[in-house]
Amino acid sequence: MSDVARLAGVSIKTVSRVVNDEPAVHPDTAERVMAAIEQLGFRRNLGARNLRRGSTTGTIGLIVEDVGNPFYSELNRAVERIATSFGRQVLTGSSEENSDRERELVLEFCARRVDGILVVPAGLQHGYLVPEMRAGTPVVFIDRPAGDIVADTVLVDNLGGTIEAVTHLAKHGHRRIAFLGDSPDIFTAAERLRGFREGCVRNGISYDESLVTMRTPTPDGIGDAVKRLLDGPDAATAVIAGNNRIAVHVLRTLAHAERRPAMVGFDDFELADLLNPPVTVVAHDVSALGHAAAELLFARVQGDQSPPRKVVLPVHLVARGSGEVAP
Amino acid sequence: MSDVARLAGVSIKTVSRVVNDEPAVHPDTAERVMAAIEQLGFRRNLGARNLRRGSTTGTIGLIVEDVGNPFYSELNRAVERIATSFGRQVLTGSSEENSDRERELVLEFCARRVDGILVVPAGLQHGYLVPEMRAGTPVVFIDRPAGDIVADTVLVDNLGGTIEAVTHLAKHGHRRIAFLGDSPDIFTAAERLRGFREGCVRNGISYDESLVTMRTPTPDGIGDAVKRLLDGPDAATAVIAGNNRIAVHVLRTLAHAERRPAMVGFDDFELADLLNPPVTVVAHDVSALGHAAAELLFARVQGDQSPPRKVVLPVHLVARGSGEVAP
DNA sequence: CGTCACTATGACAACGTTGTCTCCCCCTGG
DNA sequence: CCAGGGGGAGACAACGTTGTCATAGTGACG
Repeated sequence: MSDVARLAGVSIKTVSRVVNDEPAVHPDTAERVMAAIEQLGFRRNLGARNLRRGSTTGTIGLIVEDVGNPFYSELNRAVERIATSFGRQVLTGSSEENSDRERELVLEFCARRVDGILVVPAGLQHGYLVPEMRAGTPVVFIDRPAGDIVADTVLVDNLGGTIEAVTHLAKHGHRRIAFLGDSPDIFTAAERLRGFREGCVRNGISYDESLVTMRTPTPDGIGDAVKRLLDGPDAATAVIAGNNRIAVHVLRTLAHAERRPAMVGFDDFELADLLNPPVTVVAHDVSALGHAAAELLFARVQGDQSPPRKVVLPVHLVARGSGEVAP
Repeated sequence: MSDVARLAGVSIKTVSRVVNDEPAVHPDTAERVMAAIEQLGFRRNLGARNLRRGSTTGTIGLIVEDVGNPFYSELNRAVERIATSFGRQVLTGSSEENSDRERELVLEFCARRVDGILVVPAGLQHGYLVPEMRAGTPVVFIDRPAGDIVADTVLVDNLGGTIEAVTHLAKHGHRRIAFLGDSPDIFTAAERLRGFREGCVRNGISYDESLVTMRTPTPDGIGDAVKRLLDGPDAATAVIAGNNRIAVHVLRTLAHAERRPAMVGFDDFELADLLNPPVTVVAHDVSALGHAAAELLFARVQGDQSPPRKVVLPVHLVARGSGEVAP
C-alpha cells in the first residue's frame, strides 16, 4: 500500500480511502491512485484489514465426515449458497468420523477467527467448544446433536422415517425385516435403530435382534451380513438399509444373489429410480438441511441471542418398487 | 494475549513464547501461563500471526463448477487430503460455470493471501491472473487449460478416451453413433467432440453432424435430443454421453424408451455397474486428478520455479454391457 | 572478586490496514 | 475584511502477534 502511495504521490491513508470507496477524495487523486494500484497489481490484504477493524473475517467453517460423499457435498453446496448470499467464504474440512480430527479442525477454524462453524459432529464430547462459543463463535450442529452441551441443532426425523419404512414393508406383508445400520456410536444410526424397534412394535412384529447389524459399513462387511440375513428358514424377506452407503453396498450384494428381498433405504441417492427394481427410500431434503443450518448460523452471527434451537426436518417415503414386493 | 500476560504476571512476549513452544521459558512460568490461557480460553489469532511473520497463511483455494457435483466433490476430497498432509486448510467455491464468479472468487482468495489456487476454469480469459501469479500466488488449472495464459495444468486424455469409445462401439458393429456433449465453450466438451470426429475417421465412419448435440445439459434438453436421435430410418444405434451429468439424463430418458441403443459414457459414476444393462464408460481417476494438481501446487508453493507443466492423465474404457450390444 | 557465559524475561518495533484527529485551503456570507 | 464551514488530505495510533535486542540474575571459573 505504501508503494502505491509513493507512486501516486499521496499518503497511504488516501490509498486506503480510494480502496474503500470513501468519499472526500478528489477525483483526480483517486484516478492517480487507481492507476498506481493497477500498475503495481496491488490487492489489499484482508487479513490486515480484519485485524485492524476487529470485524468479522467473512469466513465460516464447515466440518463434515467426508466432503467427497455425495450426501455431504450436497450439504456443502447448500451451505455455500447461503454463505455467498451473506458475502462469506467457506472453509471445509473432513473429520473422517474421527472426533480428534474434528476437534483439530474446529480449533484451527477458531484460530482463524471464522465467523461461525457448522459441524456434523463425529464424537460425543463437545465440551471443548464451550470456551469458543462463549468467546462468541456461534456453532450449529447438523444432522446429529452435540454430545454433551446444549447448542443449535438441525436434524432430520430419523425416528419417524424408520418407523415409516417398517410400516411400509409391513403393509406389504413382511414380518421378518432386517435392519442394517451404521455404528451405533453415530446418533443417526442409533436413532434409526430406535425407529426400527418402535416400527416393529407398532406393527405387531416381534423385534428379532438376529436380524439387526450395526457397524461401520464396508463392502465385505455388508455383503456378509446380507448373505447371512437372507439365509436359512428364518431368512429375512425385507431389508432396511440405514444410510446411503449401506444401501449401495446392499444393492451390490443383492445384484449377485438368487433371492431378492424387499428393500427400503434411508437417504435418497442419485439413480435410485433407474435401478431394477427402482429403490424405495426414506428421502429428506439435504439442501434444506444445509440451508436451515446456515440460516440459523447467520442469525447468530448477526446477534440473535435467543435460546438454542432444535430444528427437525421432515422425511418422506418415496415408493419406487423395491419396497413394494411381497415376501 | 495481554489479558493472559496480566493474569499470569508476565509480559506478552513470554506468553507468545509459551504459545509457540519456544525454549528458554522457565517451567514454572510456562505452567502459570498455560493455566491463564486455559482459564481465559485464549486462542491465538492466526491472522495477526501471519501478518506479523509475513509467512504463508496456511490456506489454499479451490474453485470448481459446483462442489455438490460428485465429480467435483471427489476432486475436492483428493485435494483436501494433500492439503492436510501439507498442513493447509482449503477454501472452496463454486463458479457455477460463470467466469465472472470465478474471477470474483480468485480475487477474493488472493485478497485473503491463500498460498495457492486450484481452479477448474470456467471461462477462456485468465489474463486477470497474471498480476496475481507474478505477485507469487501459484495457480494450477484442473481438468481444463487456462484460456490465454501459460500455466500449470492437469488434464485427462479427453481426445484418446473418446476415440476409444467410438472404436469400441464400431467394433461391436455400430456405424451410426450419436454424440451428446456439453456446451462447446467448455474445453473438455470441445476436446471430446474432436475425439469423436477423429474416432469416426479412424473407424471409417462418415461424420454426421445431425447426430451431434452440444449444449448445456438439462433433463428436458437431453431427453428431446435423445428422442430425436433415435427416431426415423437413419436413427443412431449407439450413443456417447459426453460427461456424467449427460449420461444420467440419457439413461433416465432411455428408461422409458422402446429402443435401447448401445451407450458409452465419459466419466465413471457410482452405481453404473448396477444399472440394467450396466453402463460402459470411459473412466478416469478423479482422485488422481486432484492429487496431481495439489502436489504440483505445493511444489510451487515450496519454491519450484521450473517452467509450467502440463500433465495429462490416462483414461480407460470399462466395458460393462451397455456398450457391447449389437445395433 | 571480577569476568564470562548462559538463562529467563521484557521493551519495542513492525507486519498492512483503518479510525480518529488535525491541518490547510478555498469559498461563502455578513 | 473576517469568521465560519466544508472539502481534501496527512500524521499517528492501534489491531494481535512475533523478531530483535537489551537487561537482570545466576553460577562457574580463573
